[in-house]
Amino acid sequence: MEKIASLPRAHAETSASAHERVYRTLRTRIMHGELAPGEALTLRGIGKEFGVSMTPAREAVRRLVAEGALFLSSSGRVSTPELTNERIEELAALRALIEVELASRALPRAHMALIDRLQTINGVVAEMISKRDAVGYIRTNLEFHRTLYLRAQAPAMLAMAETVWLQLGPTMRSLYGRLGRTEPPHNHKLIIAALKAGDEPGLRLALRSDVTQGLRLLAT
Amino acid sequence: MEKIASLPRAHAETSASAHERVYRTLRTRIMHGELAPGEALTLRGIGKEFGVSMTPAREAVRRLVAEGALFLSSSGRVSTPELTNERIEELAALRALIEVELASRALPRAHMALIDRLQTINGVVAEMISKRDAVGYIRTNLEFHRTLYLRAQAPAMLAMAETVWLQLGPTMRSLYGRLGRTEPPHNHKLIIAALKAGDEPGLRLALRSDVTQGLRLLAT
DNA sequence: TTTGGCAATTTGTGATCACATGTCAGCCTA
DNA sequence: TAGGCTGACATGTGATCACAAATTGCCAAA
Repeated sequence: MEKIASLPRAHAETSASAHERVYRTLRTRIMHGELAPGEALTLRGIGKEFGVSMTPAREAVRRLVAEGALFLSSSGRVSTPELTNERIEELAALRALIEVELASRALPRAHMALIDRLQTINGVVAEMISKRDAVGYIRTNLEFHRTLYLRAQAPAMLAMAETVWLQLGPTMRSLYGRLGRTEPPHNHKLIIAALKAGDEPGLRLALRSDVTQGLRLLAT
Repeated sequence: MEKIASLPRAHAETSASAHERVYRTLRTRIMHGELAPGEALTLRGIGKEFGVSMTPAREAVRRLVAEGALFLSSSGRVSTPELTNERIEELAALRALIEVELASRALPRAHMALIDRLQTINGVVAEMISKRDAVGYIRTNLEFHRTLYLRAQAPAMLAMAETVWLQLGPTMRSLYGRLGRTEPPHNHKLIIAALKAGDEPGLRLALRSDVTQGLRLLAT
């Protein structure tokens, strides 16, 4: 960690600043459920892993805390959040509200190419389920939703939805671990069918089910 | 800015860390419309104003950028965002979605004490309008909404709503400047009436109008 | 007068340091 | 042996510095 400094973003390796790189990586990990709820992180540890000093690590962590992806204890320690059932219910309700709206806005713009792509992704989702790959399942499932919502041309709403996903990330993992293992993505098929038929009420219903069903079955 | 250091949180003056203090202050300013859209900020300037170094200033700014309260240019300069009409429409739709839900959840818990409080706040809102005090109007208007939503016992949703307010802050100011000056808070009266009557559909409608009407009248 | 370019200044980024606090293990005492 | 205390270590916070890039201002040339 000496003062070599002036290596001019060698080879456009990552193209972004250090804290951006750290932030992106951690964000993806959290959103995809690669970190367990309550898992602790340290600034020096993050810095060491990414080969940067504490400064960019701190900035990345602060950003994630601001988005609700990480929990900051009163003594300043950071960890992934352990959500209460009430909070999970709230976040599920938020998902339903925002994503139903996004899907509704995407519907009139959904052409065949999009539906084909969704079907392809859905195949990968099914594959991940059969492989019991929790992280892969979460990732492709979110990709399915994001692909649909991108058509809504509503970046602020999409960002909001992603923030909710982020907050649910660590919980998702342990959730889909205890959930029914092999159910096929039935709701996804309903979503695709509603898109094909241009059936907005059906789309809203299918989406609400897809978003809500998994999260409600925790009961704990 | 010398190394005095060990003053032990003298007198519990602010009770919080430096970056927290900076963050809170800036956040309030932005949410209340005290900063114009496109207004530039510098880390050293912030640090100077609050008597801190660049480090806590940077953390506060990062946090606000993560929440969408500040815009970060490609060269790293920060300023308040200048929202496009499309984005304003999106944010208004998000307000409607989330706040209608919050109000709906608050309705069964809304007792007389709450309604009285809302009426008192609404009186202040009217006073702010008659005084042409834009910042005061925004502040008390948000206080009206927050007071209602707190009853919903849904902190994640409330946080989401506040994030939207934050993003709209700078725009609000210039918006309510060019808007009709002296209209009384008619929708607020409708909201209160619906709360008294326990009329959920009416509450949803009144709230949607209140949230949406101002934001739609921009047209640029 | 206008425009192009160069230099000074401003500004963000990241590293490092000093320090206070929090955490935890091990030891001493009752 | 159990419980509390102490010390070492880990960790977050904030200040300062060096540096690169962007911005600005200024002067000269057309």
